[in-house]
Amino acid sequence: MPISPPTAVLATNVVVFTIRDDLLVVLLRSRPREPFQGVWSLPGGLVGDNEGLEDCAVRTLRDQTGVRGVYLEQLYTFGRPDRDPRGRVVTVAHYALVPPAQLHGLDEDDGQRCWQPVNELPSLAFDHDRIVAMAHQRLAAKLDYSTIALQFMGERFTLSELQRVYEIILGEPLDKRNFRKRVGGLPCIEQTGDWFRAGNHRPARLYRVKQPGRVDIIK
Amino acid sequence: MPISPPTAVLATNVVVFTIRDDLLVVLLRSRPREPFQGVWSLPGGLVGDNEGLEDCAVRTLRDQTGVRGVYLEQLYTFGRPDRDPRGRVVTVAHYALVPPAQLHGLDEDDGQRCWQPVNELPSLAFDHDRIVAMAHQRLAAKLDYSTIALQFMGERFTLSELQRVYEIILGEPLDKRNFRKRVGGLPCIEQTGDWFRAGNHRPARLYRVKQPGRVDIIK
DNA sequence: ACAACTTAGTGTAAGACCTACACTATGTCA
DNA sequence: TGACATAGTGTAGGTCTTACACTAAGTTGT
Repeated sequence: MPISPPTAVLATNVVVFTIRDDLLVVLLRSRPREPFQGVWSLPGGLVGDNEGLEDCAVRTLRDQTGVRGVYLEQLYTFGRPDRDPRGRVVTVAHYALVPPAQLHGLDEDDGQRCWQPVNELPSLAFDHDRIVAMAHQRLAAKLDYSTIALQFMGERFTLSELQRVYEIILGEPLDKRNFRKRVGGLPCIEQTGDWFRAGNHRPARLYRVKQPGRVDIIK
Repeated sequence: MPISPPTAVLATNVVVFTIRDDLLVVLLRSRPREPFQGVWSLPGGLVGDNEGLEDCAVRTLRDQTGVRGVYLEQLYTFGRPDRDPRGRVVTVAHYALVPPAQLHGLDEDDGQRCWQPVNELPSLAFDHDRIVAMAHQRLAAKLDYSTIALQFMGERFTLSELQRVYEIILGEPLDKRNFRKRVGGLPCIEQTGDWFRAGNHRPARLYRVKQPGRVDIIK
């Protein structure tokens, strides 16, 4: 190992999105130790000696919050020399999407963990507010040209539920018929044949994603 | 500085694109020292203790190749633990675009430096072939929804020259009239009023980019 | 039973946009 | 002045996007 150059502390962070109470929310954790004890920040941590970047993001997310098995991709790497007052820390930011239905109990806030609406975040540690903003922007952009929104859906879902997800992320209402023309014809989803019954109204067709892990580029 | 965790060697690399002989070419440098002496790789180097990531990319590009003042953006961070046999090196990859006209003498190949067509690269060090492939893909995608191609143009250019750039990057011919309808109407370029004369044929109108550094998202 | 309520689900017409396609214009050079 | 080479231009057909309002099928309360 002939290299002995300047080294940096390398971390990953994850912006975990889900939908709660008709809002796009982000998972925050309260930092357990000084300095910054009690300050809200994104889940994340240091990359292990023999660990891949995405592996680290997945691991810290699981260990710190219990969230696992979700869609996750790299976002951007933040490395301003002064971004952490303790020293040089470069973080490889990721974002992840969790279907609300898949949060078995993890949707409860407690002292360690909370979900905050993306548009009303508390003050966050370091440059984590910029990371969230970039993740939200990327997510909204991807709605237009990919099937990424399906990553928020449970195993079976209605088109109205899916439309609601689009509207919440984009922050604007969409036309129902036009939405159904676009999305109802996607080859990556199919009708289950079953119906969703709730409330005093007509039941809705249930759909399913054919290959749940997959995100396609469309157009 | 209470942190004393595992650290990584942090580097940046840059995929520098330009157009030469009607081909999209990438700047390679020959590694000067063992191990890998004489092996081709992307320009790049270690991030200084108090240096930003983009600053490092700009600096190493300038020092190793003389290229400066170009459009540059972050691409992706590559961090597989085994990507460098010497030890853990994480690289923040960038890509840059240089107008051919702006390469004053830098377009000459020599022992240290050469420009290779993106589709006929020699064997490269580490995972640099994957980095080039991702950069090319990103560049091609951005042609569709941004004005990034203008970063290849000199101060003044003709629409035929610009069309050629699109065709070379995309690898397919485009319709002249449709191209001019799309791009001739962009608000970010304007006619200079002058004409480009060359060869035994009709002169072409010269255009100029209004705000040269800027890349707009269109559509 | 039926009336009130709630959400699901559907079609169409106008305009914008995209695509394919071929000829004239204007210069240079022999 | 004729041959040559590239610049520059319009249109018609099809596709896609947008705006827009009513009927369908359940539940609940009387």
